[in-house]
Amino acid sequence: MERIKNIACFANLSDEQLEKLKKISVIKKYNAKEILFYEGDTPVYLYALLKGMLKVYKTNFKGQQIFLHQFYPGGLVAELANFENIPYPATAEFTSNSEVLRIDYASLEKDFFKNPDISMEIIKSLIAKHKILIEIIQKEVILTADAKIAKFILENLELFDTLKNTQIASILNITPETLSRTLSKFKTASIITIDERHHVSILDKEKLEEILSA
Amino acid sequence: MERIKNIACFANLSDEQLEKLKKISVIKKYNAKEILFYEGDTPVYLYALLKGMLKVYKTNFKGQQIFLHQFYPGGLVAELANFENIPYPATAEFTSNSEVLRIDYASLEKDFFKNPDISMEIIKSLIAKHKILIEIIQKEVILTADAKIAKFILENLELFDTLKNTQIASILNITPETLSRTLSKFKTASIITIDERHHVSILDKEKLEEILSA
DNA sequence: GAAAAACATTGACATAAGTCAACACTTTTA
DNA sequence: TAAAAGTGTTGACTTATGTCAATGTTTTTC
Repeated sequence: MERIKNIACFANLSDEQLEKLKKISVIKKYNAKEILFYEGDTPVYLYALLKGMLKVYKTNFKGQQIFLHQFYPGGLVAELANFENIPYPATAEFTSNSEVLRIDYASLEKDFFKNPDISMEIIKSLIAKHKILIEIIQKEVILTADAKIAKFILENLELFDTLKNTQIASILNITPETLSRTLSKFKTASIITIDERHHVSILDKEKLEEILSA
Repeated sequence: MERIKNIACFANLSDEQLEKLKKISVIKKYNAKEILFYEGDTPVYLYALLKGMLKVYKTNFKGQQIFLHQFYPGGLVAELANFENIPYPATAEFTSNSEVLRIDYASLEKDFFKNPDISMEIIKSLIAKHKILIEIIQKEVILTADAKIAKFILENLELFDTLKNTQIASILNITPETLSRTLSKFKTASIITIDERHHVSILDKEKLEEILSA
């Protein structure tokens, strides 16, 4: 299982430690749209995403999904809930066919947490999550829809080539209508162009940055 | 410095370790409305709040404060920024006359982080922050103004005795007008009563819980 | 204890974003 | 390749909350 080494959290483990880890973990495969865990579930395992994509979302009072985060391979999923023995605070759903390393949390805690390297890695991982959460707050609470879209164009331009507008809208927690209207506005203001293949090009980067901060 | 022992993070230190800590830290006093650090500042110290209150907020595109968190005595402030050597992601302002323990972060890292107890405490503190952030997301993204207020009444009833409506509104990131209107609505619906001393009593707890989740 | 400042309440209005519906255009499925 | 499903766009409307202004009340300050 060379692939375990590619997980940031376990990159620095000795071969011996990797062997131990192997014994308490198993690789599981999931298809797109399958659920890894629901909000409210009690955590038993720690998951590391090896392949595919996993989105995490909460559900609001109207039953709508509020997108929180997308995990890519290498990500360590939801260690907060594990640590605290509290239910998962959100739902995790695969958005493509994926593989996860499922680790027995109790054994991990027993065997590894005394290791200062591991606890340092866990601190780092928590900090990374922390950053994600602060970004979510930034995105959801501080930014207007126009600013969210400007930010997305500046930071994830290439995703327009692969994602549909509905998917982008759901990542930004806005409606497809709002996204469509704002993109049209940006087009008529000559800030961007969009070709037939849904590829977006930036014409006026400064104006985008201005929208983001103004 | 008996008071250092009362900080959750340092509660389990030996006397010897406490001595060491004393050497790299100093107590500072601040008045209400003074700023501990601004969003964007580079962190040099780690702060532990000994006395008073400290609010943390971000500023949005219109220059308005978005309240994030209030620290009470015992809280360890902003360790994320310290760890990552990134600028503070928010501004911290004292809301009453306060005292903080200012710890030299570089020395702390050198002397204490090898100690597994300390790193476990830091993990715990990070997890606590994590929870706060998730709650902020819950509060800001998922809840309506009515639900925020219902939640606040259910969870912080006694704060109505001491805080003005403007302060409560700022904690909830709503305008005083909205708070006033919603409280009137709750009163006419016989869900709560408010006496001359601004003391709130709950008449219909179930209805409040319904507003929170519906 | 009078004047100034801060706070609370209410009404009228503004605004950003969501909702709903219609319709055209694509992609998937059979 | 036809039918069905999904996606994008646009217009009209709704809604929650904020903004501004007026007025009264409470608190602070000198």
